[in-house]
Amino acid sequence: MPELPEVETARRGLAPHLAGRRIAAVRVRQRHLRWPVPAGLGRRLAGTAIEALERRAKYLLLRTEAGTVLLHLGMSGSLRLVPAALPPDRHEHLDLVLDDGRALRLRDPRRFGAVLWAGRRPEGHPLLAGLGPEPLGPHFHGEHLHRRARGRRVAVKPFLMDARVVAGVGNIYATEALFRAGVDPRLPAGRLRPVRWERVAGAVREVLEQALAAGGTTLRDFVDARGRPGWFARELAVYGRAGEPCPRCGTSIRCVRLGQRSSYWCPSCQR
DNA sequence: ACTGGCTCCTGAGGGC
DNA sequence: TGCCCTCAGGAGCCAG
Repeated sequence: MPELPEVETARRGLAPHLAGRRIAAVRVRQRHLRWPVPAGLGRRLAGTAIEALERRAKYLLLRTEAGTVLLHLGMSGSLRLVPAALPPDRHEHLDLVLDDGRALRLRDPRRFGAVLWAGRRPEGHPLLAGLGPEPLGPHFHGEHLHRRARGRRVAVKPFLMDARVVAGVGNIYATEALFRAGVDPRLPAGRLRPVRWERVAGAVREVLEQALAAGGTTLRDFVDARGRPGWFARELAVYGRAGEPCPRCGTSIRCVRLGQRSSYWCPSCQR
């Protein structure tokens, strides 16, 4: 699924092709995504120039001279540039037709993604306004996590996945980061000492950067035979590996549900 | 203010 | 081989 590194890789790949182009038309074939695609989108965007493609958390921000479109890929979304005349398949729900004969095409079988209008001040949009710092930015560090965790009884892993605490850390990366940091995902967040939060912050940054460095590969062959992106299949230490030996110590990896999400951990490396 | 549970949807995978 | 059932998963939302 598109996690932050995949979204960022998509952004980097698409941005140079979009900047300076005009949107000729918007074709919506399936309006029913996570939220309905706004009815007036085509009217707002037709004829407007694209200024930039940015990212906040796992949201893509398509900035145009008329305002900003918010895109989220959900679980199964992907974006690609295609010849505008290419017939779409049944999961390709929306095209932004460009003035060069191509279209930015959104495919999203599970439809957990979103295409929304965020106007001229997207940072004030309800979906963006409350987000915590970017995990790869300067405001994300152990002290931030420690401060936000004070008094919280929620387990460390769902805490890390809370977008208000830090933006865009999904299940897979939270799981892997806690393995690298040697922290038991079930621990109440409020119980970790600052030095451990520093380790967690470092591990989140490290795992995201590593995935980002491999991002090109991930995007090119996006899903392997087991339905997992290529990078994950090779690099994941514990995620999805219940019963397999820990790569560090050989102990059997365990799985538990935390906040309705599967968490995998090594009971001897993570305490 | 927190916490946990629910929800949307499809395709993968297991059982028979 | 094929059908049916279950379930994962991002993250907003809501009830308690």
